[in-house]
Amino acid sequence: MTVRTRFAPSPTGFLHIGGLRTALFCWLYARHHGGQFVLRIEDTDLERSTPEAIQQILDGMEWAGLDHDEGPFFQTKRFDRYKDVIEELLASGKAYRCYCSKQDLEQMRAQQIARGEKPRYDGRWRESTDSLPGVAPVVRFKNPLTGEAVVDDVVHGRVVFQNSELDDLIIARSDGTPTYNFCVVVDDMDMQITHVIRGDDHLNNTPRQLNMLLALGQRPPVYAHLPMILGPDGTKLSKRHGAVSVLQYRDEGYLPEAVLNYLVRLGWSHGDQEFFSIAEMIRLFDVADVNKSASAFDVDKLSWLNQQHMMRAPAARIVPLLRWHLDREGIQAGNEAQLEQIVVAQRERAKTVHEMAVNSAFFFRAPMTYDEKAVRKHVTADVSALLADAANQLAQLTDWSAPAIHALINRIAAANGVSLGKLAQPLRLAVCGGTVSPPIDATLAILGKTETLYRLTRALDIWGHGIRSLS
RNA sequence: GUCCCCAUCGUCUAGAGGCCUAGGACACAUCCCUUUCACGGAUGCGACCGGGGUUCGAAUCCCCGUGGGGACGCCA
Repeated sequence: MTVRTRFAPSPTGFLHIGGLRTALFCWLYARHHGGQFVLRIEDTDLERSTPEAIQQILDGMEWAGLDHDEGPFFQTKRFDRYKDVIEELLASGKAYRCYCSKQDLEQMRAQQIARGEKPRYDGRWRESTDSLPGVAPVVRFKNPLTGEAVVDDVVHGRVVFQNSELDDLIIARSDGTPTYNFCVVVDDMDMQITHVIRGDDHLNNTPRQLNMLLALGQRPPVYAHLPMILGPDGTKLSKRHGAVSVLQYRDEGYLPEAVLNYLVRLGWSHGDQEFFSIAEMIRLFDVADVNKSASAFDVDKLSWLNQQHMMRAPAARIVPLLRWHLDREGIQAGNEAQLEQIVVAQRERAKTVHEMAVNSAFFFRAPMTYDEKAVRKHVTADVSALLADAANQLAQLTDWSAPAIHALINRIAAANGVSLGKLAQPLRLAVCGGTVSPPIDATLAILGKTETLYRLTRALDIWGHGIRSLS
């Protein structure tokens, strides 16, 4: 039997990091076993589901590269099917109509809580064949009253629930629409899902689903309930910390493979290995190796991994991303070859592509201002003379390459009896406006001869007015 | 409240009864490399939630606490 997994988000909000991790594990498991990965949109909540959220989820999945083999299926398009199954259960006496009003139920709950009991439906219509005229009933599943529901979970092991703890859940609302727990059962059955991999907040739903599946004469799938991902402070992921759309990570300059690498290590490991390519994840991942405890989201580690992936990826992989981020900074980027040089020069000093873009802006526009503190520190009268000399000699250089520039700068520094740093820092300041850039030879090489000389001249001119003499 | 789940450095984790003086990674600190910032390298800081058992021996197995999380909707 081929493995079939599914990711079934509800489009009531954006796809966040927790959802993406669930999707990743489902996807990895299917890919590892050469099975199918099904995408299903659980949109039975007509009130809260939105087309925007659906689009966000699809975009997020595409960005992450978690491609599905079937779907997306929409539950709202399967209402006829659910209706048929409900009729079937009603006809066979495995479900019944309940005419309680919402007020009745609220009252029931309030009383139970007051008595210190677990709030649950008391089954008052379970054996009744009566009806209440003028009242639209809900349909409830007739859960077994005794015995136990046993979930054999791949990550948690054997989890036992007493049927007496469960109540008769509503499977069809009074308006006739089916509810989540029921739709999941029918869908997983119809779509022949072999492995249900989902967050462990669903572990408590599983015995109910199991009982319905059994009532429908089905063999249950394999269950794997993944530990939750918590916010950085160890509490539930919420909008205040960390629960942002995965697309925000794209906008902040994270690579999808780095995000996936970070997520795969939350609740799963392979010895001491930290860096995983997508291919390695597929080869090595097994849901049976997932651990049980929740983990907190740590941006620092994500950033570190992102840099690792940027450094190891072919430069050409990063170029279009850098171009995109530069564009967002209002910078029309140069040609492919130049961008590739920039990526190579900058990737070990940026955690994200966005940071790389910001750090690289000076390549495309001459500095508007110069770091004042740095000017005070590095630019003196004799440094100006040194720079002027350097500008002259650079102007003579015919081979405008990093090695040639490197050799020339070394010669100039030596000839003037100063360390390389004494020359490199003011040079850097003149062309970048600040004291941070890739090595000066590479920086000048990428910048080009014309632009370098222009910036040098301009800086000398500007600085010439406010420079204090040493003596 | 009831039910279910979970528990190793600040964080992610290794650990399947002796290999543990508890290993790695992020972060942090110091040093080295160095033309800046980084990258890289080295060192350091730093944890088995508590209490009982079981065992010759427990981070690992069992029980009880404690703490955290989840569920208890005509939400998913």
